[in-house]
Amino acid sequence: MANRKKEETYAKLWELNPIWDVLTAEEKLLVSDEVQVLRYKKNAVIHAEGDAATDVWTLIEGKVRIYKEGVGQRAQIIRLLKPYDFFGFRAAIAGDVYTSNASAIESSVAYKLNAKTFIQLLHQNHEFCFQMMMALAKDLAVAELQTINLTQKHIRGRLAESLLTIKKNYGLDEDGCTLAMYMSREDLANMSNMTTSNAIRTLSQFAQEGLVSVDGRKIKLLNEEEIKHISRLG
Amino acid sequence: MANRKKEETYAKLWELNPIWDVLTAEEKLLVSDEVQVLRYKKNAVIHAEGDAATDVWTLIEGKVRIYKEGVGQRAQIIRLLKPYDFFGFRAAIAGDVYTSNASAIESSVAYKLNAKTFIQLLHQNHEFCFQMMMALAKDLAVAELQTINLTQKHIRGRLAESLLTIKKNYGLDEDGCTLAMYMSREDLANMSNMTTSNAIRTLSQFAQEGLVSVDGRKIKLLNEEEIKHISRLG
DNA sequence: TCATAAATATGCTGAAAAACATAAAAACGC
DNA sequence: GCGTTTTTATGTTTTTCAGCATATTTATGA
Repeated sequence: MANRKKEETYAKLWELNPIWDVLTAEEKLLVSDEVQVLRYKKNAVIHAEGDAATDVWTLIEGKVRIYKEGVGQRAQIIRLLKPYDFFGFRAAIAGDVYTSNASAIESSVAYKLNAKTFIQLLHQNHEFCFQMMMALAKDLAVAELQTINLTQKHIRGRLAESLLTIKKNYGLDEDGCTLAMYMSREDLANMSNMTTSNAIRTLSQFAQEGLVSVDGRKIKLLNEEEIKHISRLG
Repeated sequence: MANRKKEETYAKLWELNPIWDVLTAEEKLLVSDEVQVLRYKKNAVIHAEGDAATDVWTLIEGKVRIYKEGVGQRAQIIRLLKPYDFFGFRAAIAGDVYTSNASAIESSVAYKLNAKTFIQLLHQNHEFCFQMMMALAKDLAVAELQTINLTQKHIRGRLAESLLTIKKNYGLDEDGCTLAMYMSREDLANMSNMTTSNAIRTLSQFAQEGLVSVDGRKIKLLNEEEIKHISRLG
């Protein structure tokens, strides 16, 4: 408790993500009462595949990866989260265990709400339920598209796709071309369904071709049109 | 109209799929009034990727494939439908275009309901909305698992997986081992993310190894334990 | 019923990507 | 500041699978 900021020092949930704003004053009070602020160190696991879904989270600070482990512990990153993203709700809604892992890419802070309260809100607030349904419908489209991207595109196409996804999700630094997310080659590989060696090799190739420039983990997009082209072509 | 059975000759929607049973008497009347019975010939397209989502369907008779087309028109089957399955709702809910194609594997019959009415029902019936949200949450877990299966497993693992999926979805014939779905090698390939040649070849190998026996499109599972093992191992 | 098309079967070749190996550079802990 | 670990880089080998070619069998339609 000592080195945890109290909830009051962060904005309220409904100020961070509009999905919570459909709650009534009374429901917001309940959430305020129940929600906890948690801090996660770099690489700390927030929830693990197979655990009963007891909580849902909203990321406040930091970056989080959602990933599944498949054949031989090989990880596949499903989604990257940025502040105010909401996660863990799929399992809570389905009354399932978590079917993916969440871990902090960098040291992060999140609101944690217990799943029971979340489900109660879904039951009693129609608009909240409707919003959540829409969010799932959109996530499903993304997941299905992801399957095609990862299975049908070649290595270069998959890496190009990942670079564009990172840009879309986290944006660029002030210089207007450096990805505002410094990710390890291993994470890049786990996003793009390839080995770490191949992520390193292919990124080097992109750099040699002048598509990007690389300085450690800082990646500048130099020729976005061509990167898009490689991503489309597969 | 002449060779279309009228709706009355089929069971009501809520008798076919419990998801519709949460509707009020009045809402059921509305649905009865709006719903249309449509017949689709083998390989007829029911909805296509990119079309505005104007309708949702419930399959009454037959079998339907849901698939996406990726790089170079290569098809990936996302889901196989059996009677009473509900489809097209993801796009309707997200207010999106359809992000996949639906076509009849064999000649099929379906109830079609316009998306406007469907959305109206979601807005006015909280329980219906809740059910739909749960359905989406479950579909999302399946889609994410599918990504891992298709990207990380080798050809044999993917084909084994598909055989088990078909069994789970359509069951077995009276003999207790023949898959109750006679699918072309091409469809099998499009399910399993491989070329038709490789689906044919790999299925032949399975037959040589005594895992299955093949008679045209009839596939008998002879050693399900080993098939499961191959599917798990990748 | 026969001609034609479609589906299945099988072999061969080459491209793509994983696996493995090794080294250099960077980050980290003490 | 220095040793240790982790990450990045790059070369080599091997495996997997797509692509192509060619029969053969099975379905389809006039």
